Amino acid sequence: MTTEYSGAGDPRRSLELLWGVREAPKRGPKPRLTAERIVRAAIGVADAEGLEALSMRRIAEELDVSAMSIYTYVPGKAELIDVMVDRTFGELTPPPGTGWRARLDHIARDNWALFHRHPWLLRVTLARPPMGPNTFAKYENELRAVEGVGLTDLEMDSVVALVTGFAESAARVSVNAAEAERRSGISDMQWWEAVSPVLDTFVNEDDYPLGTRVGTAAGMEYGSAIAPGRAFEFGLARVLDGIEVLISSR
Amino acid sequence: MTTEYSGAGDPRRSLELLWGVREAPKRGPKPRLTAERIVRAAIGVADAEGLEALSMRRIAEELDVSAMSIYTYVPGKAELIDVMVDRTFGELTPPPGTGWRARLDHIARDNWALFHRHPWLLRVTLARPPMGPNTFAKYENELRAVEGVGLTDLEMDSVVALVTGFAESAARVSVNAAEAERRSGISDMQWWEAVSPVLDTFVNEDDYPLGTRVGTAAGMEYGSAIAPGRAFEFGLARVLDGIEVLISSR
DNA sequence: GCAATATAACGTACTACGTACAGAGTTTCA
DNA sequence: TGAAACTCTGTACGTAGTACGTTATATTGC
Repeated sequence: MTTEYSGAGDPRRSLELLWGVREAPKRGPKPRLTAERIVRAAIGVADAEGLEALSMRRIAEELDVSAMSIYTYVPGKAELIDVMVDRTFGELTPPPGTGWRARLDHIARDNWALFHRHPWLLRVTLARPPMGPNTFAKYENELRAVEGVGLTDLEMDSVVALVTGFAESAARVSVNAAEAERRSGISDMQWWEAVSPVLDTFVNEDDYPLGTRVGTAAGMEYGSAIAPGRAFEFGLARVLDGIEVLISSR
Repeated sequence: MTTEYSGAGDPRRSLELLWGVREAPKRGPKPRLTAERIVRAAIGVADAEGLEALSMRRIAEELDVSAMSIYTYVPGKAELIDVMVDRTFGELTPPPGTGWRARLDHIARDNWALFHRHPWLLRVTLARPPMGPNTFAKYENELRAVEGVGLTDLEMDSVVALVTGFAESAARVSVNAAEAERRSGISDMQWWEAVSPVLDTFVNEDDYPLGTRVGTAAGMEYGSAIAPGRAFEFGLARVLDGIEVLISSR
């Protein structure tokens, strides 16, 4: 399952790392690394091999130093992951200026794409959000998308939480499916074909008539047990419709 | 982060476990345990101490046997977790008969409550769904909630995925907040009060006017950085409104 | 009653993890 | 030219899942 929790260490040290404000040391040997390089290497490993492959030793190997050297630049793994998260949030782009619906649509798609570029983001449990520049900018952009449409501050907050939460939820399904395939080496369909005959010896399909019918229909249509892209499109349309009902009532 | 992945072992062995069809052995020493007892003990540990405390040794200790004895009854940890998940799905209740909106509302609330009773469910990454009786029953009940309202089979599947996905997403925010509090020993507010002054030395609030204003407003109103219960209620209303738009259009 | 067999239970050991700690080497300042 | 500040590294500890081999126990067939 590979969940990582963000840290509860010294806030000042964490914030310095997030904002990149550490000045060069006055004495001692020339540093061979920077926090920035460590973060980049870590993101590279996590992107390519998943969060479960992201160990301090693995990062050190990537940078050709010993594992413990990393701790010169970073308080610990939890704080490093906080910075990794904030860095990737920097890839998000500001929404267009053409109306709230297009802006929320952009935010949802932008988040969806981000989670697919960095699937490990979905395995990180943010105990508290990383208080870095890109996390703040993300929230600011999201709120701007629904500014001036007649919602209260609290409603604006709730609306952007709904949209980003939906994007995360839909991306999770998609990423989980892709990872299951990568990890097991077999596709959804192949897996189902392997399990199905064995399952028949346990399950009476008549006990689950709707599930059998709908599950079969979905499998036929999508060529897979689930079609994450379609679920995203379908859900996003519903969520935006629901928000439209609220905004229209103002 | 404590993520656990469900297994890719022998399907027959996994399914026997899920459906509880293993017959008693004919010879050899009397078994001191059953798979059922192991699953119950494991759920108890995970409920009380979290998924990161759930080790084979911890379960064995609970049952007063050696760690390796567990493997007599269960192929491995991944398969055990599959069964744990299916067992908890058995706690879900069928929706009422009073209209699709009330039924979907029930499903969302029932899921929300389940995730709060068993927060570790949110840390389990189901590579593939556990093919157990309660997982099938869950899907069947969900589909029944939107049967006969004029949707296609594919739309029915999409609608229930949206609603359950939303409930999971909202519960995740709530559970993460509660766990952060438990883990760190300080509340959201206390944490914010500790971080805030340090943060001010890095961040210029004028750079994030909306975020500052809305974040402050939410904090004042809720007495916390986030109010998961309210976010759930707000989001659920929007999601159901969005589904209503679809159903009304038929 | 007794050997053969099946099964349960257990102890040991392997690899991998994050990271505390101590020490060695390197650069700058007084 | 020390002394101080700093980087880097090797070793070691505790915890994981579980492979493997061994021992203890119950039933079956003779």
